[in-house]
Amino acid sequence: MARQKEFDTEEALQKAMEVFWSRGYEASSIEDLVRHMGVNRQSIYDTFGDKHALYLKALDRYREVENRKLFELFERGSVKKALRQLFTGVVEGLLCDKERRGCFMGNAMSELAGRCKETAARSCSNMAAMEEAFYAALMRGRKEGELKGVREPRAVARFLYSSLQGLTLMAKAKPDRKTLEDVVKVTLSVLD
Amino acid sequence: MARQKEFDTEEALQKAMEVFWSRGYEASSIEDLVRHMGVNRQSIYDTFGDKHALYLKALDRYREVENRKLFELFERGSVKKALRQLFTGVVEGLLCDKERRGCFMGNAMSELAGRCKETAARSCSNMAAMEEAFYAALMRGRKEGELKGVREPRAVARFLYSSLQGLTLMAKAKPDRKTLEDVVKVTLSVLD
DNA sequence: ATCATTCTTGACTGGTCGTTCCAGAAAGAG
DNA sequence: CTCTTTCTGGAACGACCAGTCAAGAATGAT
Repeated sequence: MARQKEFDTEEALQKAMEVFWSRGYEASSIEDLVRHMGVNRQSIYDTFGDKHALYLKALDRYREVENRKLFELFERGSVKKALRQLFTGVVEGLLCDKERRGCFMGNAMSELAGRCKETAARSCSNMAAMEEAFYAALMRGRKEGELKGVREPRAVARFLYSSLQGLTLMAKAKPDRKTLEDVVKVTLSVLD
Repeated sequence: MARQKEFDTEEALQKAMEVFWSRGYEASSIEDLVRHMGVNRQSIYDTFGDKHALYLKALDRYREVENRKLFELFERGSVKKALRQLFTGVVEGLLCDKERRGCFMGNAMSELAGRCKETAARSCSNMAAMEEAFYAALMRGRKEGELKGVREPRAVARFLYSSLQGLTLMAKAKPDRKTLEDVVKVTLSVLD
């Protein structure tokens, strides 16, 4: 055996994610990462591999955390209420974020999914997972009689994902409460 | 007077737009631009200014062209039909594009709007223009009795913009016809 | 034909990029 | 303690970045 790492791997990955989330992949330099992670260059390379590998690991971490939150939200109670909570929560988050970072996964899709297959695969899997969470929630809502108006749950699940991404993107240009709430209002009206 | 330019300014700007659209701002190098525009480095700097200025000019060009198309689409005829045509046209476009470039304005919003105020301003103005086109169309549809179900045209106009962006982003990760058509189906159902 | 102006070309700038190397510090195993 | 392995930190790598320079080619005006 030998010396232990002086930094916490998970914490460092979290910090790396913050950098990539704020600036995107291309605009984040190793120097930025070294500074913000508080970890030396060599240690980053030894622990996470190169910049691209680190980015993918950060993306994986984001995916796990966000997916878990989403599944927990739909575990019990009113589906309609949970969906409203999700969308209003997202709106609040977007309005609070002075850096206008948006959604890390959405940013990754926009910047890299078209020309990096690893990023595309992760985006795809994230999308599928979220669609499935929505779909399961909608099916439960239908079974419990709360969402009798939803005729095509699969299509609605996909629609909800797209709406979430559209909402997030809009907030980058103009994080205006009334505008975002308008979008949410109409989006959720498809559940009636 | 003196020598004339050997290249066409508009053509060159179009080519520059293609580069930025494919790769984004950060990942596009001047070398890429020189190669693809077919114009020498110095001529680019003399004609368009630096990389950032060229990017903004390309964005302006995209904005003008796209906005004009949108307004023309809604000039006459059934509003509902025009909206369906718009969304199905977008889906076809996304499915055709092997490079998965998405929407240049959406890409700009995602990559830069959060940290570049010139890009944010252009995104904002583009969003406002499209919202207005939708709003005007919806109002006409209501007046002509075609869209009696639309109670809040302002909110729906904003919703339509967000949906278009969400749809486009989804296609970056998974350009699958059934998925995109599902999203369009539910989106347009709010007009009923 | 000469001049003035502008465009073109390719070499060149200083700076930053991602990545690697190396010497030394730290710490568990024997 | 000593040995061995791993981590640390700073210097260094070549490549590429955005942007500039200077010299020559082209062209309209006189």
